[in-house]
Amino acid sequence: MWLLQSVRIADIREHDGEEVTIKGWLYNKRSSGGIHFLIIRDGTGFMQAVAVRGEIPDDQFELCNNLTQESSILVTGRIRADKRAAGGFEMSATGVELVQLAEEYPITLKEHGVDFLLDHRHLWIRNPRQHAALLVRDEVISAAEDWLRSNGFVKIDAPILTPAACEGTTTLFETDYFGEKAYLSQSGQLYNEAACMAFGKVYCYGPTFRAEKSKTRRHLIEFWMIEPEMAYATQEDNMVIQEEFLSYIVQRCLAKRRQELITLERDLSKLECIVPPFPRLSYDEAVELLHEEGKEFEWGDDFGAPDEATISMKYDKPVFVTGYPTKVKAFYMQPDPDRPEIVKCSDLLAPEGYGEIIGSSERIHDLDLLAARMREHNLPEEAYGWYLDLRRYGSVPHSGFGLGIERTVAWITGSEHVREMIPFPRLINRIYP
RNA sequence: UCCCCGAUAGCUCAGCGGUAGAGCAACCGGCUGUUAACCGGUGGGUCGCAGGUUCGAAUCCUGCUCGGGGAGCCA
Repeated sequence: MWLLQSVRIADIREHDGEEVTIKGWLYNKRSSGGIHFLIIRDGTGFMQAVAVRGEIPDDQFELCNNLTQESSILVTGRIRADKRAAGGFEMSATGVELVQLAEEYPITLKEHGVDFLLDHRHLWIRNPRQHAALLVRDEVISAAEDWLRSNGFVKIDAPILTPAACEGTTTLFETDYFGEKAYLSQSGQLYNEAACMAFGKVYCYGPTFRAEKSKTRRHLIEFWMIEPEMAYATQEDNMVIQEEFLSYIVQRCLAKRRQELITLERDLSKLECIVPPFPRLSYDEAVELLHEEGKEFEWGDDFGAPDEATISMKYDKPVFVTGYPTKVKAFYMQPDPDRPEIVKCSDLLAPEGYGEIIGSSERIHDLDLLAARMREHNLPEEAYGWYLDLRRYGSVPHSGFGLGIERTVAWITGSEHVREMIPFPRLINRIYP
């Protein structure tokens, strides 16, 4: 009975005046002869404990002299409000017990380079900023799942090992499956399409693997994606759902992880305004906008990252770009009946230049059209037999989208790089730790 | 794959043709309200690797390795 009796630093204001024990680690220490200021972290927050000579046993006061950064300790004392303390509360220590004296800790409170920090990612996640970002990540995930479940979506897990490419565009990780080739999942969407015909509204949440040699602040080799899929849903339904869904996630982070966002020095006003509806821009209008900005761009091409930044910087909210040219999008997207050269799809671009965080579309529900598209894309029909079956047995218009977790967290936290938005990033040239 | 930039103490960096430096960390000492605390002292180096130019190379040149930023691809 160690864990269940503990008091969490996150809850200390509820224990004002009480004597409690905090189980944690020494984050930093400042000493001044007869007084030690111990900054303790316990995973839920940070707190200063003040140890004064004469107020704790002499041997324990001496112990404080020798405590090293990240040593694990139990600190007992009375909680009291003090306006000099960072969180408004601190502890007058009456006892300090050492669990383990830490060896010289590699990560100091000063600056470090990215390479060094990534080599020590297993320790770096203790750092207040990294810790805060990962707590926001946790909130994004739980808010997303809460919203979906309370809106009638059923969680269906899609397989990670798959027999064929999903979209047929990006490079996949290949592995051996008892003598046959298998690939790590690039999207759960196709399986979601089957599931939504069984359950109506579904979603999957899981890792996604892209073997592209991407080397930018927006790319991870392994990242997490939440993908809802809805039967009897048009692309218009799809976008309304996305507005509600994403706004809920942002507002929940503001409500439940405000302190972490403040730690990350996020401008909260940029998040407070994220409420439905979001602005919409057709692909045609976006091209026009780029021309007005003096950019060279030809209708029919896909937007590059700088183009997306130019478009999104025009708005305070995420912006939908709708109706992309058919030839730059995936084979399964439903063509616009009035303009077959474009498809019923949208990308959602986050503000402040964070780029695409959602890709979405209405899917082709007609058997002959889908089969024709697959032939055009040279996709092996035998591997997709089950997918075509969905268009044979009660096919209906259906739509869905995929939200990239780490890019969303990077935007919400105002962070530079997605590699710090996942506990253990997989990057090109990096699979340790 | 392509284009830029970088590699010097455990960490972050300065030094850019003439004896290898600073701050932090570590260790020793001081300080009863510190906020990346402060003050004094001590130890700490195959200047990424290989070759070349030079009387002399951390410094200039070439190649390689590793890393960072960006493009493409995408969430």
